Amino acid sequence: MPSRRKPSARIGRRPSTTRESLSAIGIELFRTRGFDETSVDEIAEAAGIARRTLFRYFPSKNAVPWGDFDAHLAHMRTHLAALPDDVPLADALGSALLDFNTFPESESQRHRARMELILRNPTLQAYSSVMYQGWRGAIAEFVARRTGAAPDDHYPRTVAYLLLAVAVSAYEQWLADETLELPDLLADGMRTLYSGLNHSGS
Amino acid sequence: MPSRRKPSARIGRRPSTTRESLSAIGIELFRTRGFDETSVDEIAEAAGIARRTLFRYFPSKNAVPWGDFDAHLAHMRTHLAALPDDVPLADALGSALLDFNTFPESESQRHRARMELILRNPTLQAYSSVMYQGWRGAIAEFVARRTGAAPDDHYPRTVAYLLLAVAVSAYEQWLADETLELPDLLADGMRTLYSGLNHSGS
DNA sequence: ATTCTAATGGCATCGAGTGCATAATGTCAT
DNA sequence: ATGACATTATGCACTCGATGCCATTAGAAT
Repeated sequence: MPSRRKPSARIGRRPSTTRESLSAIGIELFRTRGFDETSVDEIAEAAGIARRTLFRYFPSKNAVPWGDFDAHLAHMRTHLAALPDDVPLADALGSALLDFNTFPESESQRHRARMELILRNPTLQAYSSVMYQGWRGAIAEFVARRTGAAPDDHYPRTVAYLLLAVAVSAYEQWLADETLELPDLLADGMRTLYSGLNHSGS
Repeated sequence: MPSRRKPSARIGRRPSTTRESLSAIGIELFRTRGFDETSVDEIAEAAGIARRTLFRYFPSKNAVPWGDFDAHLAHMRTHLAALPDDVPLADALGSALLDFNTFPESESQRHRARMELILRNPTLQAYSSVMYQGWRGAIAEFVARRTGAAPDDHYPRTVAYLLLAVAVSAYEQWLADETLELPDLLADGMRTLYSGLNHSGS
């Protein structure tokens, strides 16, 4: 049994950097000079790559702060799929929400900077809806599986939108008040959603 | 008491067109040729004005399909302010939602075309969040008044996001299935929101 | 007619995004 | 090593949205 050195995982020139690395560089520039005031050329120069190459890592300047969002999303899908069927829907969604938005302490600073950009800059705020689409899709699919509906039926779609509302609202509050903890805010929003509108907010 | 003929409502050159008129022209072009395939120059030419002038009526190409959204928003604010205090919060919000999204039969066609553009084209879908912001602000302010909170507190903000979620979700369903009525879908979403997550969809 | 005001229009410029051709860098078989 | 092949990086030209600046035009008031 000769030639089985390794599945030859790699062939061709290797990427010179990663999305996450570029994202970190971009976030830092945006944070200091401002998003609109930072050109793509500057990011590319700071990263030591060509402008054209940056556009191979990201479809747009707007996508830079998001880093490798797809990877995060895949993780959430896995998390949801691994949940036992006897976990109530609302609890399952709550746990996914918490899991998706929990980060190691080491990335705390960057995550805050990232979300500050995404949620406060109008251009990035706009672009965020594009990213949220995939997120909502994952939620809707899960709800659909649980309720025996199709992912594009009204109920799963609505739940996905509602859950996103809880998430974004929690993030805005989190950014507005440094003393608050994101998990608490998420749980708070879930409670509002869970129990309907007819009660006074916590 | 001489000179009081009228508050001299108008002085200087008059606008040569209106946002709504331009919006209609734009929507028609977008609908037939596609949004990305239609340039600002083409819209301006079709409207008989200069490209530069179009950018005086709208801050961006993306804003064209929205027409005079601010006027609609002002109307909703008035509607909310006129509601008696003894109307329960959830009912008040439901009525605002219906009122805001009810259009005369004559505009039905254009409204559908408009929403089809806004909700299906990625660029416009992104831009929509910018427009939604004002809408959420109006809702949050109302909820804040009712609950004695500040408009930027967690609860009013979350409710605004949740209500927006209901609206957008209803619109998506409305576009996906021609046989469904928007008011029904909105009411349906309100029910989901009102009663929380723990029930099977309608 | 003159003046004042607000809207229109032309022009130059900047920056994001894209298609295309070419160079650079890595693996593999011989 | 060397040539074939695969994959990424890069340079260049071009389109188009957006904006600042300034001149021009249309109407109102005197």
